[in-house]
Amino acid sequence: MEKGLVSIDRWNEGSQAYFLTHLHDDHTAGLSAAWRRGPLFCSPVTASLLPFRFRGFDVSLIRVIEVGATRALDLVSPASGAPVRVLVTAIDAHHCPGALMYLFHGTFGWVLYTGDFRWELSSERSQLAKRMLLDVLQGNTIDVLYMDNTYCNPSFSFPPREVATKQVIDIIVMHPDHDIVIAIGNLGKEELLVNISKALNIKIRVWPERLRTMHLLGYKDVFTTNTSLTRVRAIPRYSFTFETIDGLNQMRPTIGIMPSGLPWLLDTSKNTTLYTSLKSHQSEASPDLLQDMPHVRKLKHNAYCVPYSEHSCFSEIAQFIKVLQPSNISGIVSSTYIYINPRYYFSRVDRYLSDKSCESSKSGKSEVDKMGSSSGCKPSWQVRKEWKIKYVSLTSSGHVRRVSGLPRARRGAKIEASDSVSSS
DNA sequence: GCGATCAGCT
DNA sequence: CACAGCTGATCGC
Repeated sequence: MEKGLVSIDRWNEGSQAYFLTHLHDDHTAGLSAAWRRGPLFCSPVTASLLPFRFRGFDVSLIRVIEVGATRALDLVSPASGAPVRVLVTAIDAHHCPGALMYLFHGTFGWVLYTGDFRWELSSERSQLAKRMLLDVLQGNTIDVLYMDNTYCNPSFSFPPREVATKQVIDIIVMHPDHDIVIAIGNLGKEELLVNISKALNIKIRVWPERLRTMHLLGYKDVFTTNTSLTRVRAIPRYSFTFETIDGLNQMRPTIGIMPSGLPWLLDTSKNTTLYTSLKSHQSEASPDLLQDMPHVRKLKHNAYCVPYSEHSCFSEIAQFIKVLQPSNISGIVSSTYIYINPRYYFSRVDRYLSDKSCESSKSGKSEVDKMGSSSGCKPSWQVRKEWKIKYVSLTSSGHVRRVSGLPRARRGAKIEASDSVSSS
């Protein structure tokens, strides 16, 4: 797609139409109440939250697009001045509330930008979204897939949210005399809390700002700020530390639950914060009550990490790729130090669909060399902050544009835009 | 003094 | 280290 036509989750450069996938902070950098570069497309839910997040935002800029709807954009080629028609269809991403994927179609071909997404294999909602996507494609091939590659590594394996929800409920039930604190962010994990509320017939306590978000999302009787109504409380993730949980335990017996696809562990050096070990994030054998809860980690005597993720795990990503068979793939998340070029796995994605995991990639050294890693299917755990290019705009060549503005020479090899996109 | 951006941290 | 996001420093206006 030609540059200067549309931007997705990018707000600092000139385009004729802007698309917001969802309202997490790392997708809204550059958006503010003062922003008014052009029309902003988003889901109805995102539209209802946007003026709350950015108070004073010019709502006349908002263009609501419903899941399954297709919009025609009549744009103008910045290069030639010729009219350009772009069709865009919104697809349910089932990430946080209001999260969308955008499928673009025009003379440039078909481009799918997933944003962050979780499509569980068994989920009805995902099946519906998949059918919608395939219906619109009508057998056409996606030319470029910009994809949420957060957990794009075979070592990331966790169950559907339904299972993780049951695990959280079980932990709560097994501690009938404890207060429970669950770490959440400003948006996301609502379904988890609602299902806890339903299963245990209790309200969930949240902080005041979060209650307003819940009301905007349409939850009426589930949440409260009243301290005396419930023993289950959601707290901001940044305040979920062992220090906090220990402090709460000075008052009342309290269990902390961290719902996350990341493998959190105790930071033994500080003893106050959580720590994630990326070298050993297979679930360790856990005593007693965790016997039937694969992937649940006991962080400390009074805290658990439950694998509730709003990003697809690797097998789900692999399935996604297998269904779509795109010509080119580009990861949209590269700020994670576990980033690996999606092409490495997706070019041989079939072998991962049978859950053979790491074994199969030990076969050829040449594959290892191609990948630029020294350890087979293991991720290359390099820390390269300058690889932050999560937000892209689509250009004529389909290349990923960098945000950071670092010299080309400093780019990480694995995220080289042309490397990801132009070959297949 | 303000917003935008970034470093540092969780 | 960071799914996402807070705090505080710094820069430009």
